[in-house]
Amino acid sequence: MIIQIEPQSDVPIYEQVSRQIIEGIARGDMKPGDTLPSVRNLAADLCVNMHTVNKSYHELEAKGILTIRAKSGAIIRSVEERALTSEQLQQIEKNLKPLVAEGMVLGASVDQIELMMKKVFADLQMPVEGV
Amino acid sequence: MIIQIEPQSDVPIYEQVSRQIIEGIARGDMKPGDTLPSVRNLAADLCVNMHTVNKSYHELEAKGILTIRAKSGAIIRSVEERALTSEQLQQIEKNLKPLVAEGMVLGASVDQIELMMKKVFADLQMPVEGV
DNA sequence: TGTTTGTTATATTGATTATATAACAAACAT
DNA sequence: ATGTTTGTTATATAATCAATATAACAAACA
Repeated sequence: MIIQIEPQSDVPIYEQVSRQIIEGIARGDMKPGDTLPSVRNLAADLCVNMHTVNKSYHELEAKGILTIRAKSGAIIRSVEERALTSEQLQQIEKNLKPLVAEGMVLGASVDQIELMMKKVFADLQMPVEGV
Repeated sequence: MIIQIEPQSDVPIYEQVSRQIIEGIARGDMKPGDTLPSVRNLAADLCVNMHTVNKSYHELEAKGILTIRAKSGAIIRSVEERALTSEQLQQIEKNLKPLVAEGMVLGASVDQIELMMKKVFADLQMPVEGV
């Protein structure tokens, strides 16, 4: 798993870490049961503070993606353990909406946006038809 | 146009205003050529500071959605005036990716995510087939 | 038994967000 | 022509967030 931090990004570092871990899991780079590097090791790798990585891990735990065992490590939960609640779906939908709306207002067509979605799926190596 | 502010949201107020204006335009509540309320009026309506609304307007101008005429007002640009650049599309795609990835990791299927997209389209009253 | 681990605590720095006032000059309405 | 409204600019303040820096603790691990 390679994580690239953009220091000048408007996205906080801890959020960049969270997202790239999620994408790594979605892509299959990391599988359920795998142990994440210790917060100290990953922090050293990324040249960031320990607490920054720790914040990411806890964010992922709050989302139900990880299980943190105190003084041991962080383990990726299986899909079965992750309960996809309607609240989570609604949250994602809520975050999706302004992006789609912006695209539409800027002049993108429905087709363009759906094509964009398919590109994202392809990038995450999800099995989609018609890519 | 009704704008609802959630003071406890983790989304900044100026960002909430920007998003809801964009959604209003996408939905057709506001049309190109329409003038937005003055920053002072809208701020009074929302019970927020003038500068907060001003920040929203300038964000929308930076995105190419508005034209601010100094000491006169803010006008919604037409789709023809708004140049949809590939950079803008890439930016949206970049923001879309972590949301989709999170959905996938949490156990959502491709179908569920595409259904979610269609719900968003429907909410924005975009003409989509199969909704 | 020593090392590694996550946890907790404290402190500091910088940036962001939001508000509060105030003044200015151009635009607007009557 | 006059008074009001407009966006702009400036300054100041408070609160929150993001990130770093140390340090110490106790459980887990080899």
